[in-house]
Amino acid sequence: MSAGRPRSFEEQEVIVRATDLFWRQGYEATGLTQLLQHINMARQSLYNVFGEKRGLYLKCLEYYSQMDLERLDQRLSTSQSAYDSLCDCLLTFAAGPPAGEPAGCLIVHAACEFGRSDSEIGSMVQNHWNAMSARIGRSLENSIAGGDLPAGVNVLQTSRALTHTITAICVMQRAGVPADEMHQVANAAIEGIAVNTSF
Amino acid sequence: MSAGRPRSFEEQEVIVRATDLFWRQGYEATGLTQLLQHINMARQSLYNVFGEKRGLYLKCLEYYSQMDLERLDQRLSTSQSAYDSLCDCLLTFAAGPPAGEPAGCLIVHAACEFGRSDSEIGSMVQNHWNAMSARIGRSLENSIAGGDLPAGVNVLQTSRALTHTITAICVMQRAGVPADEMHQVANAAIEGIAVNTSF
DNA sequence: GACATAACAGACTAGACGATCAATAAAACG
DNA sequence: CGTTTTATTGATCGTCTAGTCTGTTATGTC
Repeated sequence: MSAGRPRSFEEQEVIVRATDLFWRQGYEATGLTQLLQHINMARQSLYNVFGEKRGLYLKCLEYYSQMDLERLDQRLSTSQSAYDSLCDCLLTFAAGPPAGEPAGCLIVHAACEFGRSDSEIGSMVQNHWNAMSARIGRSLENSIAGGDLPAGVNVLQTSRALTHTITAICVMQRAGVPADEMHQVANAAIEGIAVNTSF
Repeated sequence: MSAGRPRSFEEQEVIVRATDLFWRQGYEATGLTQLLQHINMARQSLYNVFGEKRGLYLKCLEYYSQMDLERLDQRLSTSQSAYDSLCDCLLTFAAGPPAGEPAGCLIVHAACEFGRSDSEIGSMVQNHWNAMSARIGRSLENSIAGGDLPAGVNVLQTSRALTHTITAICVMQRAGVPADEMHQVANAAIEGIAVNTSF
């Protein structure tokens, strides 16, 4: 059925590499020329596949969100105890990104760059945060079930608060705030979890 | 001693107006042409006074930081009780920016855009956050002195955590997250304050 | 081998970018 | 008035931008 010259790239690979660059520099600061040589792709091919620069960016946001949530899931299940995993997860965020990975968060950067002006990106950003909160909320519920947290914990409120904490940690890491300060914040968050009880 | 044609603008006024634009759009996304007509200034005049685009931006960061800290001071002294003021302050942040003011925070946006790549901006950003934490820490100490918080509260840790909370609120507001979610987070932060006690 | 299909490669467009230059205008001072 | 000093104006610089167009290359199918 199909024919034609075969592609010299793999779409997923391109998205991964482009994500890395957008992650480091943001959308506006990333020029097309630099982007093309970083993903090792011909100019026209990009337009064939993604339509425009923004099209690729949207794919990157999607990929990043998925990857970030997967990693959150991993970090929330490092220990047998849901509560221990949650605490470890916060401390791991505070410790900073793994070697070779950019500081900061692509989603946060997108939120700042586009704000309310791009509703599509805006809803992707909010969906990501909601998904984070949902996962953390599930972890809180498991912690209650495991007996590590009191049953009265306001799961919704606390999960949102922890999502905020993680978000802020990403912002501050981006600017180079030292890890020990992040560590303090993570500790404060952990100590604050049990108090948010609803009556 | 001096002579020459008088300026047709006031430097402070220019900084205020430029800050507004950088606040809304960020540094990269703000073109020189748009900037000039927004601050109603001749191209060459900008270069005479500020040297380059970045020079004006630095002045704007400085101005914004000062203005933002002044407002924080105000919000931390709305009530006779330091503790009540602090709680009100958090809830006010959660309620969103006053009408006509951009959502989000110029400092946060700068942190995302420049990250660790511009050390001058990086230290301005960190100085701002440190100043915020210091003010909140003072408020916590006053709350302890006023008997609204137990003496064991870890002031340093908690003040940093609250600075993070405010920062995250700014980020999420920028993307249009509804105010009631922010309200939840502010409540979680308030309820979490008293627990962060050091022994 | 001829044809259809799809992708690559590179030249190219029009416009925007930050920044500069030379000329003009408006004030103070002698 | 003439000189000095500073500010404004508008043209212009070279470069970069996102995006397009054209011609070539590489495949599968007939």
